[in-house]
Amino acid sequence: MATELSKWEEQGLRGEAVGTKQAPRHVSQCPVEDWLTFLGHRWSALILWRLSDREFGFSELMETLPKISPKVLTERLEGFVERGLVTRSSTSTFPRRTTYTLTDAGREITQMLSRLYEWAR
Amino acid sequence: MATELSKWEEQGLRGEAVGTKQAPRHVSQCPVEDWLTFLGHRWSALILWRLSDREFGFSELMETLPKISPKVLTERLEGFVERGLVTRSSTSTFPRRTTYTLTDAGREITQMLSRLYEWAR
DNA sequence: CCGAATCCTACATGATACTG
DNA sequence: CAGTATCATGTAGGATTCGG
Repeated sequence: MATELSKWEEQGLRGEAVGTKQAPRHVSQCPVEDWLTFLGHRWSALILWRLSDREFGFSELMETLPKISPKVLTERLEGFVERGLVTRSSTSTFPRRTTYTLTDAGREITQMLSRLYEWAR
Repeated sequence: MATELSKWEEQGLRGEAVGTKQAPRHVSQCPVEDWLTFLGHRWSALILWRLSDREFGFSELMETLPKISPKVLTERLEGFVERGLVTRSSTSTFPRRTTYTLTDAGREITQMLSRLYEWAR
């Protein structure tokens, strides 16, 4: 079992200081660590959980997550879309209505979260 | 599905500035987010993966994880022991020999990581 | 061999105010 | 409504050195 991830471990770092000076700038090259880190960010699990129930608008999510800031919610949603867990669709009417919906991949993730939940409690 | 985690979301924060001033000091009260954050820390997955194969000593782990620092390795191992994923046993001979072994709970976690790995690639 | 102690940088998160 | 911009702060991660 341990060998399957071996190929990732040698890399460890990446980033090699793009423009200016010595910036360690870490990006995990291990997909498992990468996903865990991503999902482990604050509010991620809770937002996905919300979306597993039905689609939501931005402000609607803000309301159901009392303490989140719009900046963080934006970051999370963009991350989800980028990784294919969520679809974003927006009307051009006014006031604008944007909805976020789980994709099939998103549902697979929430199912894994569900198993983790059962295990954890 | 969305209701199972509902009870956690109202809390959001905790910590209320133990001694000095206004420190937001966040500790997730959602067990799923808590575990994801924990497992998402750097090297966590890789260390557990290593231990799923056999037991390891401290320096031995250092060698198989080329870029890790002893501080971080210590932090991870202590976290694992604290959460019951790993058992630590140490001889009193010299030089001292300490070994880290996965518990059953640790194996359950690495199995979940394995599923995530299959899904992710 | 197994770590502990320091110091330092980057990143994650929040509060808040403002815009198309 | 659905975000963006800015500013501030805590926590994670890493380099290095030292001790039992």
